[in-house]
Amino acid sequence: MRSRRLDYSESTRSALVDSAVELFTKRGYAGTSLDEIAKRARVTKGALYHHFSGKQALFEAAFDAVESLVFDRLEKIMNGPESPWDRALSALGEFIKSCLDPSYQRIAIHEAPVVMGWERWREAEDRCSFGLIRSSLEGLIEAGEIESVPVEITARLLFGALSSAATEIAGSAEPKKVGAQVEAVIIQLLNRVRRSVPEQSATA
Amino acid sequence: MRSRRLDYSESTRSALVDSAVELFTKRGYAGTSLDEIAKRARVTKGALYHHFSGKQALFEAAFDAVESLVFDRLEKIMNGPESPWDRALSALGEFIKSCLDPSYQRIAIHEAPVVMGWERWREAEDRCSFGLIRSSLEGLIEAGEIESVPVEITARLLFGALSSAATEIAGSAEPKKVGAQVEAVIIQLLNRVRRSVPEQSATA
DNA sequence: GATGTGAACATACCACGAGTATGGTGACGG
DNA sequence: CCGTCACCATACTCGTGGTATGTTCACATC
Repeated sequence: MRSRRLDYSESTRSALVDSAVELFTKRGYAGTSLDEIAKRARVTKGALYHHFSGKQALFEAAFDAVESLVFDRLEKIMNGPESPWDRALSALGEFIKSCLDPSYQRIAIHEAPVVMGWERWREAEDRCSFGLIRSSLEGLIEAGEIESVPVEITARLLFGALSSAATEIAGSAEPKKVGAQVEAVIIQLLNRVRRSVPEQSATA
Repeated sequence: MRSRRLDYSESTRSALVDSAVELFTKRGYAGTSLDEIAKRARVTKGALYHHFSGKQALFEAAFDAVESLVFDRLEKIMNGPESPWDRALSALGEFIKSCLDPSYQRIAIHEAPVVMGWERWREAEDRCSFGLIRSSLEGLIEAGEIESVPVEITARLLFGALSSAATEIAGSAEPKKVGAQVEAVIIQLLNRVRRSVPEQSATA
């Protein structure tokens, strides 16, 4: 029998995380005070410091929250029934779509490396979005779809390109249009490096 | 006749900028106090606030300093005597080399978008490094070296890829080795999209 | 050459926010 | 019924960005 009290505790914790995600997205890490976050969650700083060791820890919780949303969707595609090639294209489209989310943009892509420190951010990304990009690339090479390339470096370049594109997409006046352009350029590029099958359009 | 007083003033100003670059590089924007910066420049906060309107303004001055160093070197190459193709390769190598500088890394690439705000950072980059990448790409297309692609998007992707690679390079245990790998992958990719000249090695 | 003026700083202070120390309250186990 | 601990509130400290004011000295002007 789960205690009622634990429910309450969990509830306030998630309320704090939600509040943090919202305010960090709007005003950034430095521009948001803990009092604001606590107030929005209808508690005080005491509750906040009971659940989290400090501002950084709360940020990391917010980071995990937005990151896991994207990760779950991508993982579902990567474990799906499609071929490696189609999987990669589907995942690409999904990732670009995820990048339209302002919270993912600002928290996970832009501020996280600065706030958490690059090392921690890299570790986290290795287990999440970046890890999927790399494994996707490995899958393509194993399946013989593309020629062998240095996986780690290429995946890093791809991730950087997509992250940067994400900012461009979200910052533009017509996000969907720019998103489609980015997708087109990447697909064109992928087709270029595809083995022995020069012409093939996207299926996603 | 230039006043001696003006010399002194300029000297303290540049001392403040140098101090800021050094400390921002080591401890980041949030991790360094203005008193520290002033102390390192052997002045007080009063002098700092006389020359700069605040912490952000000082950061932007530091940003301009590190950015201009890279920009000058790249611009020299782009105005050089080489062919568009070789110019692009030379500039690529030079940019990767620039990314090995910790100050350029942390200040210009990582913290600037967060501290200055993405809009201002984008404007600045449009006039500097990113602008050169774009014009370089335009040059390649005009010269017929590569097929026509959406310049703005492609340049943004390339810039993001290189920026991300920059972090990877600087963060690795063997920066020069990783740098060479990155260069190789990019060159391989460029050769792939090169028109009608499938095999051509780098000259830089 | 006395003097007013403003640039170039230093000093003292304020406001705000992260972190801490401590107090209170109710659920649960014994 | 009572101690205890999770859960949270309140009150405080302290570092730091920013401001307000004081001080000095070069330079222009008469």
